[in-house]
Amino acid sequence: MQKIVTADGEFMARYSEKGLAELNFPARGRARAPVGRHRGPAGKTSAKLRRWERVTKAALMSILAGRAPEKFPPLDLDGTDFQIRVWHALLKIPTGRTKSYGEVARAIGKPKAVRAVGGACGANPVPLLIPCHRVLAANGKIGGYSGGLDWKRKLLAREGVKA
DNA sequence: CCCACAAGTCGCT
DNA sequence: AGCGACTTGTGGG
Repeated sequence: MQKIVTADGEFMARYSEKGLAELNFPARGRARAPVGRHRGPAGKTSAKLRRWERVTKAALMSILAGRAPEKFPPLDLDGTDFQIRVWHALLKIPTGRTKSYGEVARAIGKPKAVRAVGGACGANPVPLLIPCHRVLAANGKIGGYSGGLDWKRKLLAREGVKA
């Protein structure tokens, strides 16, 4: 687990052999679950990994500033087929734009799976890079957010979205 | 197996 | 304008 220090707190990133596998919001308040220190494959902290870390941090900083990242690190998404599809659809939402859960559901060809889309968003292992925060309820309301609604509002505000 | 959920639409009052 | 039922995928009792 690598710390990524930003003005908004310390994010935690976890990488697999294939790319960024997980990103966590700053642990507020109480100490974080130990989860054991995650040593990469012993020995070489490959140049690959360091490159990912650099790109990830840059991308994160951009998003926190309300701008579109220039580059994305490779993502190693672990989830069900349905979830992967949802996450991919989310990646296509441009900065400063929003979609409703219903639109996302239609985008993946399952217009009635609206509710399931919400679940998939909550299961998103890489928030911010996969912009769950740009998904609003159909009536333009804020909806929910796994990282806390304050985060969702803050991020949208920085992107210039008026909810 | 039944329930809840970051939803949405339809039908009925 | 509000309420109930049905819809899908997933995780927990």
